[in-house]
Amino acid sequence: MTTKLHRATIRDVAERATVSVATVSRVLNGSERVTGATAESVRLAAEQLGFRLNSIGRNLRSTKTQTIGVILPTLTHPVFADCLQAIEIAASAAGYSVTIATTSYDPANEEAASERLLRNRVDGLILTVANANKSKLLEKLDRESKPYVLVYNEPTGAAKHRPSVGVDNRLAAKQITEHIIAAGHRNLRMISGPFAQSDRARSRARGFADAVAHAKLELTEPLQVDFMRTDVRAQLFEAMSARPAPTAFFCSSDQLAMRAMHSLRSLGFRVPDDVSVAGFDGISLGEWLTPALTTVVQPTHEIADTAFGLLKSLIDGERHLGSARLHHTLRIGGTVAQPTTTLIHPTQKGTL
Amino acid sequence: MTTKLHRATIRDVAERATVSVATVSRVLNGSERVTGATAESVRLAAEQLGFRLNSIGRNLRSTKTQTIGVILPTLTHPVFADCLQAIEIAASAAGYSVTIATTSYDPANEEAASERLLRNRVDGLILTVANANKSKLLEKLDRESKPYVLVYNEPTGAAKHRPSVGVDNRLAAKQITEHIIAAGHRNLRMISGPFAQSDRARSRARGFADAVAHAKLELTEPLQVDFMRTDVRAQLFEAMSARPAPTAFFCSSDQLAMRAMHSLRSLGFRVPDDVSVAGFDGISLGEWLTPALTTVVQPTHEIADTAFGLLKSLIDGERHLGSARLHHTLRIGGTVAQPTTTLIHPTQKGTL
DNA sequence: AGGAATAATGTAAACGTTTACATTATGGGC
DNA sequence: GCCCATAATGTAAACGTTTACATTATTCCT
Repeated sequence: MTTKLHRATIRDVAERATVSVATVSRVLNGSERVTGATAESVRLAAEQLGFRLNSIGRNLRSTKTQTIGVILPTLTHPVFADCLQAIEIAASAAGYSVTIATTSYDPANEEAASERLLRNRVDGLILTVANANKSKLLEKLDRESKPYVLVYNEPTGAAKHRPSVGVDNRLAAKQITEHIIAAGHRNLRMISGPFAQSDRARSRARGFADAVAHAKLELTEPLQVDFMRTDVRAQLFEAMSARPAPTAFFCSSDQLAMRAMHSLRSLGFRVPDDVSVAGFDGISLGEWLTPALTTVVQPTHEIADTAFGLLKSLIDGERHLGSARLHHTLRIGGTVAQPTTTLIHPTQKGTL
Repeated sequence: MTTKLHRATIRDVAERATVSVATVSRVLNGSERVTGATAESVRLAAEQLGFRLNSIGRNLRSTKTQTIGVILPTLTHPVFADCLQAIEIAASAAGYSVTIATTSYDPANEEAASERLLRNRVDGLILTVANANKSKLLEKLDRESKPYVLVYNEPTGAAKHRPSVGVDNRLAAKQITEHIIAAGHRNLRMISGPFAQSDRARSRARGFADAVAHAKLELTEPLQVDFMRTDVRAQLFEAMSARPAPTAFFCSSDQLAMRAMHSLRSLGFRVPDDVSVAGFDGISLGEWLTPALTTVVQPTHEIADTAFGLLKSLIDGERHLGSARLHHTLRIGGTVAQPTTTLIHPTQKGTL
């Protein structure tokens, strides 16, 4: 319990227990059998010296770090925060540490972030990139055959081999759009994050288009809004000025849906009375809204667990195990309602 | 660009550039001056070999890891997720990596999480513990004089010396409670996370009591709800059955406020018509609600930046620089309104 | 009791850097 | 052209582990 200037090393422990460093290592790792008495005296010595194994020494020698890197666009979006949390829990249960990096949706940051992680010699990576089909970062990982698993991304075409875990975005988007159409809407508009920053958004737009086409309705170009910067309100004002005006919006994320509802309401439209809104993600906050948000629920927890499990297998040297499409569900809240047959355009309360 | 079985080391680079390893190290770290031509040839060799510095070797030698550990109760709560994100941005700008751990509000996990981080030899820690005054973990960090900075925690008494960054919880709670009282409420109730798991909750309860006492109103015991487990609805039903029934709730977090509003509404109470609700934190989602949540806004970003700056100073060996109380603001939304003079108790639509 | 098989422990060489210290090259003043 | 100061580079020893291999102790047969 004496305060030492420099921490005790394995050598100090060995000396105190009058034993070799190898034995100490063996005891502390439970790797090979050691006589009970010896083990006990080692443990005692370690305890007395306040010894704590230095992972750096171990990592250097074993060229494994028991650490994974996680790269996500942001933690401001609950979907990613929750996912990260679940990954952390799974990882620490398996004895892994988690080092994080966020990119703010900027591919340039993906590069810098990954370099930092790779210098730290993480054993593998779990990440969401802007575009899983065309990514400098993923090419690098492939080239160096560094284990990784994508989450939420849905690589296609030539990139289909890239291991990924997520839902079938296109199908899910199609289904929730069908739900909106089934409620009676004929003029739908999608609100999406920037396609350049999110391949998910693109897949969801495709699903939206599928449903619209199948119902033989007119397809309007998705409204792309920048997550972080722009004022959604102005864009929505414009969208609502179109004739015929949309009676329902499908948003590419719950966060976007919440912002859209906020803006619509501040423009004088009631949700869902005047205009319906649906989201995508299934963040728990959405349930606590009144009315609750109608949305697609992604199994965040399962995605995280599956991704970590997959990554662990890859780290352990198993050959490519494929990707996983997990089941989504629709959560029918109260934000999608029948459209009013004759929509009286409300007074524009808000000024722009 | 040739795929190497094992990554190139600094020695390979030295050999290829016909130069010593020391020179390579110097070039790659820009630490000492090296002739331009030599530097160029080293860089070229490194490039050709696809060399990437191995932090582990460096860490071992320098006994610094350029990594900080962050321990938080959860990432499910946007306040912590946002804070972590801001910490990560500040850290990476300063060349630091961030390794995370979550505790699910359980002090037992604090112990395990910190051990993992300390084995990894993080240079310092930013953390939120259950109780900053009485914490095994903090005692350990003090004893080992490992740099750390608390966020959100507000150590008092004998623990006052512990570096921390946050707002004045007691004052902030008092002020927002005063706001509720000023709206005309006479029967207030606090809804709090478990005191045992959050010293913030305790401080906020004290501030609530301050305001209530100052207005000469009757103080009721705070309603403690377990963040993760319990069904808030049943507890709220009971709370609303008291006579006189509370007309306003002050919640110790925004998340709790949202859940409370949801439960109250499902029990048939309108917010804010029948009952007012205020929160604490200032998560951005709160602004997007309709009506917007009335709450205390903590400057999350600033808290994170200040904490990291403080930690960096401590790591760099500066002597104790004290703690920081940052400014909070009230965000007046629409969830707190005048109480109805004669409250007609609504039919209990919900069944328990 | 003697020896073979096996279990327990020890020895020492990595792992990939950084950095004191030693050495060699360069340039300037006379 | 020589010497000295100074700049550039090299040498080799750490940093704290793990682990292949070598050695010693123990056990079990016969």
